[in-house]
Amino acid sequence: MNDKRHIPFDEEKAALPAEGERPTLKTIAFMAGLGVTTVSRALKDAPEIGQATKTRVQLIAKQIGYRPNRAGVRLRTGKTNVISLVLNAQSEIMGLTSNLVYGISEVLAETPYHLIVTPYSPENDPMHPIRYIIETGSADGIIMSQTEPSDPRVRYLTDHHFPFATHGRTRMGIEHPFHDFDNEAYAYAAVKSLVERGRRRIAMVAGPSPAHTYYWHLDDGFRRGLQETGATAVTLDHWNGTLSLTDVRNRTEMFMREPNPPDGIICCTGGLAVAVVAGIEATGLKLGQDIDLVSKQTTNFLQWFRPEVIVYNEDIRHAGRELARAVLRRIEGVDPTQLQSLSYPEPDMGERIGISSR
Amino acid sequence: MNDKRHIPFDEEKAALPAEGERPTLKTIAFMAGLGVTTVSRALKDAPEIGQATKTRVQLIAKQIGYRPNRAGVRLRTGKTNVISLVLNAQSEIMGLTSNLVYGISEVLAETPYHLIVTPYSPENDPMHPIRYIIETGSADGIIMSQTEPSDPRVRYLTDHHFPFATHGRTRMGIEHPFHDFDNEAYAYAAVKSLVERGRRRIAMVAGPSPAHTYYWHLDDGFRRGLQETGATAVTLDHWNGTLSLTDVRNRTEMFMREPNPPDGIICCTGGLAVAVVAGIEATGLKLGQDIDLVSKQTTNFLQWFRPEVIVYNEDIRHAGRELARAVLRRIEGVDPTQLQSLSYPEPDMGERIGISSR
DNA sequence: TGAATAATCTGAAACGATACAGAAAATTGC
DNA sequence: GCAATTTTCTGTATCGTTTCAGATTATTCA
Repeated sequence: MNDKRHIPFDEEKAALPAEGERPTLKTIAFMAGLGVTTVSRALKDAPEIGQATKTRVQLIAKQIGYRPNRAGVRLRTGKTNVISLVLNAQSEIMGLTSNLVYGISEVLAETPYHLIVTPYSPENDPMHPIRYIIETGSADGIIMSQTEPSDPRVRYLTDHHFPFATHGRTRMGIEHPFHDFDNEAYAYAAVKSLVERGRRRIAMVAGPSPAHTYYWHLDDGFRRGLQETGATAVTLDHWNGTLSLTDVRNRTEMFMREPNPPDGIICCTGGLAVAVVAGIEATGLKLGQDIDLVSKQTTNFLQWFRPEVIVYNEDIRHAGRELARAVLRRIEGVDPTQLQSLSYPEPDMGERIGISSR
Repeated sequence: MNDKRHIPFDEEKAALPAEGERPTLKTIAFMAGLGVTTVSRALKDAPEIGQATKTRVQLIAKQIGYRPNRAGVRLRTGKTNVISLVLNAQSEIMGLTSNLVYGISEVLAETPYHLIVTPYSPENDPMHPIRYIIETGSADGIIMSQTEPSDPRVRYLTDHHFPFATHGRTRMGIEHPFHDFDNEAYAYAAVKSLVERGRRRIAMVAGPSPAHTYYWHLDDGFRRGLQETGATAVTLDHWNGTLSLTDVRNRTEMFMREPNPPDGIICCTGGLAVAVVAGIEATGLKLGQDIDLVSKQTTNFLQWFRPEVIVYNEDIRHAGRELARAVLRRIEGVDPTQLQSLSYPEPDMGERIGISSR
């Protein structure tokens, strides 16, 4: 090392590191006897900085616990280091929000990104939070759920070249990052499970409405299952979107009392299954005996509710991780078609584990 | 209005509003023919700005949809407009995280604040996220749950004069904002409910361990109830913190097979209740007949699980709202003692509503 | 009327980071 | 040995906002 190193010593700089304040580039610059620019470049491994300098600067930075000021970076570069999770505050499938949040956070924890959660009330326009984020530039990427077959948010974000990933697929001819549970495979497997148990008249309670894409996938799988097994579809009419669980229970009861009721039912959420079971039992029918029920669940409680229910698990935390990875890579410029993934129904082994006791 | 208004017209400023960029103070300043400073002051109703100017500036701002640049504000003032929700990623009581998030968001939606969620894995130091936030100045306030009787986070934040609110109380002689469910009242009411039904030998499954403050409140209420009613406490030994639901089930079963089992049990979460019921039923005992069970729940599913369970509701979304209001007011400088609230057990009316069908 | 006061308004500096264009030092080539 | 490169480093401007210390204009009062 050269002894004649030039150390600029003017009062202003000298006064700096004295304070017990948060270190900035200036602090490091002073300590290293370098310019602020050099330090900035050195910390991000720029090629025009000498190797010795780089390691020296990086060492100092680590020693004094330097962390870049987010506001400074954001103001200068426009990069927010924020991922926004946009979701409908009302439609909470058990444990969906929390597991999504935890899954996403797991991935973001190893990055400089923070997670901002932006719920919107269903009476408001779902586009509103999206527009807000784009217009105010308050995030670098968006993760959203409740995807619709033709989703205006997907169109808007694509048009604005804004990175995002959806939980669920669309059917609008736009390639975009997504993660989805393979509901087609689930419905198909569900039909097979029922037929294996000798059930022939099968109904499906697919949830809200054809508004969401997964409704159609369920339908596809259901039909494929029926076709392959020769079982009969029993249709449930007028089960539109916004039924309360009590409504579902009551309708199930009425339905099961009509002539030729189903002997197998497929539910697409644990919540629905609970209500359907209540409806079934209200008629005196015995689950697993007179009728079988298959349900998907995102949190394992159906085994506790009625062990007879045939259960497939959907791992939402995994979905969160996948979605987070997808947006991050999209931000890096990876092609959307590379960022589409599915997860598959996991037949439940019937073990009563997984819910923490607290 | 004076016609001879001075409009500074130099090329630099003139070029500004032409671009389709986000409006800034400069944009407004140019449009209004004012200085940037004046606009800034006018927008925040400063006294030294003329009323006419204020209304004019505010009108323009609204018209062009001006929104202050968060990075600019943050860099200059240090104000982040962020509230951080810090929680343990593992200990998810059903619907706790989501309802907390939704409740907080409801309140923040009407403010300039954003909500950042910061989960930490239980193997890490709970202090870590707290220190990170303080050291990097990444939020203006913190909301945290899993409060312990003597909580180092509370001490640290208090010492650093950093605004926060806890879900749950401490017992360390520090006055700080909190919201808590009145577990004392719950346990007391639970005992009374059981005694009313003729139960005399009562056990309480209070959850994890004495680590959390609510354990002691439950204990207080439990004892008060026993004392007042003359019922007997049946103690459950070795039910330490981290039991899985399966463990709880098995222990309950063993326990109920011992001589002199309880005829009334109090649970402090819905999850526990499910496992305890399973354990009880494994011994052939009938709920509501041989034994009664009281449980608190944060999401109404116990009625669906076993209608015989006596249920009290804890409204977590309300807790979220209260906590959000508390931190915000604390940030405004309101005294901590003014920001402490309790919510009380709501006896469940047995209606099967509330879980959305999706 | 003129000075003192009050009412409005203003430019420059600063927060911390990065981009740009250029300067200084080290290395190379002949 | 010296110019031509290459390597390494640096100062200045900038992002959008607020604060500070004035400056300008209008109003009041004697």
